[in-house]
Amino acid sequence: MAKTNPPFMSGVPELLLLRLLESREMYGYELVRSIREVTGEAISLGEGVIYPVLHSLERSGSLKARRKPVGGRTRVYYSLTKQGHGRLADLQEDWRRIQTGIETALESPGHA
Amino acid sequence: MAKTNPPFMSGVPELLLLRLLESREMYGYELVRSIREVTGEAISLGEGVIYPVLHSLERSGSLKARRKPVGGRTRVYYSLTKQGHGRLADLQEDWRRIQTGIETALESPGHA
DNA sequence: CGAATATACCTTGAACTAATAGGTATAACA
DNA sequence: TGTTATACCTATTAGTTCAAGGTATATTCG
Repeated sequence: MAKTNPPFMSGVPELLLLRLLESREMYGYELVRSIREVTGEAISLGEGVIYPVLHSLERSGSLKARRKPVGGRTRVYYSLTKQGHGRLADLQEDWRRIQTGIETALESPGHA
Repeated sequence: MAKTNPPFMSGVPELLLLRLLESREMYGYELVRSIREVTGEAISLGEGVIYPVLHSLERSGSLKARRKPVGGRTRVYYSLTKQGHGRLADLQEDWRRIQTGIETALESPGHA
């Protein structure tokens, strides 16, 4: 019954997407490649991760979508809503917190 | 059939345990509290997470266990094997890599 | 022209990790 | 004596991510 908390280190895909969309609007396929690039190949998230997260962020009101025909295809451009900016700030703080926690643990005394 | 890769940000509980056990041998119940402390309360992993990971690390040869009766109870002390030191180094490098990747993404141009 | 590759969207099902909740037993404390 | 703290453990559930596919148009190349 008691609903479980999300895993303590989730929300990174969400964070990365929101961060990228903060600078400019982008479409899904573009974001997939962009995440690889901007993380220096350290993180590679497939379309199967990106699209569902985008949809969920749109449903929850953090993103708004704009369909734009290009050539014969249709791109769906996403951009941050006001709520999305808030969500980004929250996630960024969460990340900072756990990142610092781990860093502290790794650097703590005892490195023989 | 193709076995899936582990999620890109897993292995942090493992990393923290190995790091703590690098300095001195500790027992499970102690590790649970220790992780909270050493991460400045940022990360809190319950016994249901810690014990299974300890067992799996022992089975895979990264940890060795030593049962030690204290008072009327029995504590199981864990310490790193040679292989465990290698595993720790690997995980530490993995972490550094993704941590840097995310940092790069967050700091990348466009912070209005 | 035809075939292969790249773009661009999407969903489903399996796999994996972590969270919650329980379950046993002794010691200490009130 | 009963409640809290120590100390171990496991099973179930939940949540996230991964792999793999499925549709369709555009481009490139032989």
